[in-house]
Amino acid sequence: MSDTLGKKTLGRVVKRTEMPELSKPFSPVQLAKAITAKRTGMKLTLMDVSHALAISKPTLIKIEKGDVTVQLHNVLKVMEYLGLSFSLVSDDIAHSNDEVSDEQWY
Amino acid sequence: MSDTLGKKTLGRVVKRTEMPELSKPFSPVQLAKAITAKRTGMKLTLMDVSHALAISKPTLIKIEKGDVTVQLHNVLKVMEYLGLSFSLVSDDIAHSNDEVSDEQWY
DNA sequence: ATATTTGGTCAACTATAATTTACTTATACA
DNA sequence: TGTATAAGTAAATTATAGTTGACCAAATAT
Repeated sequence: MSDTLGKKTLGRVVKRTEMPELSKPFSPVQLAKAITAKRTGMKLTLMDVSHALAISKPTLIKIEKGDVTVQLHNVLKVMEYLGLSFSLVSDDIAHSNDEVSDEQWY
Repeated sequence: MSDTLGKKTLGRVVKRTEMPELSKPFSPVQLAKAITAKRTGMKLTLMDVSHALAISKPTLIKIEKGDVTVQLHNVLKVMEYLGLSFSLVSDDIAHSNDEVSDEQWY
């Protein structure tokens, strides 16, 4: 596992998970791991985020599992709250219609 | 407008919209504009994409309008098809809880 | 000028994501 | 050990995104 023990700071302890390599090609799982890493790094629980953003715990868990059947709205709210954002990358190279990414997230 | 006249290539013409500045901070509208720019640049109609990805036209229009009440799943399918992708950006700077982005997309 | 195509909207219906509540499992600490 | 907190799961209900089909208005063709 890439989890380490949490450090106490304000009387609360949360399991720490490492930030994934942001340079690697995007995948929903990478996003999920980054969100969890950010949240735990900020010593926030799922309930903290749930209360702050009015998003239910099951939905937050879906997001942190890399489940893509969630509203873009909810993902963006969580990301903004945690100080995470996207940048757009355009593959300028020619698009062959039948080419499929090797990451089978769909 | 940032629209230019389309160029004929294979008997079909579509309205061209310019690719937005990818370096600017992410926003749903920027994403929407990039998707439209990519699609029209590839001389694809909404129906082309709709048939290829089995996503309805109204949903594609929502996406290209920057409406965030859409499934992440659908947005990612469209992006992958058009050769667009995300990269993750982590604001390492301290997170002040009550700070709100000036882009009011939510 | 007329026809065709494309983008965009709307209403009714269907599919499914999200919530609530409760329960379980796991981790940390007294 | 037991207790408290947190993560994760599950079922039932509610909310809402998505589809279908029709329609309209601009563009773009012939």
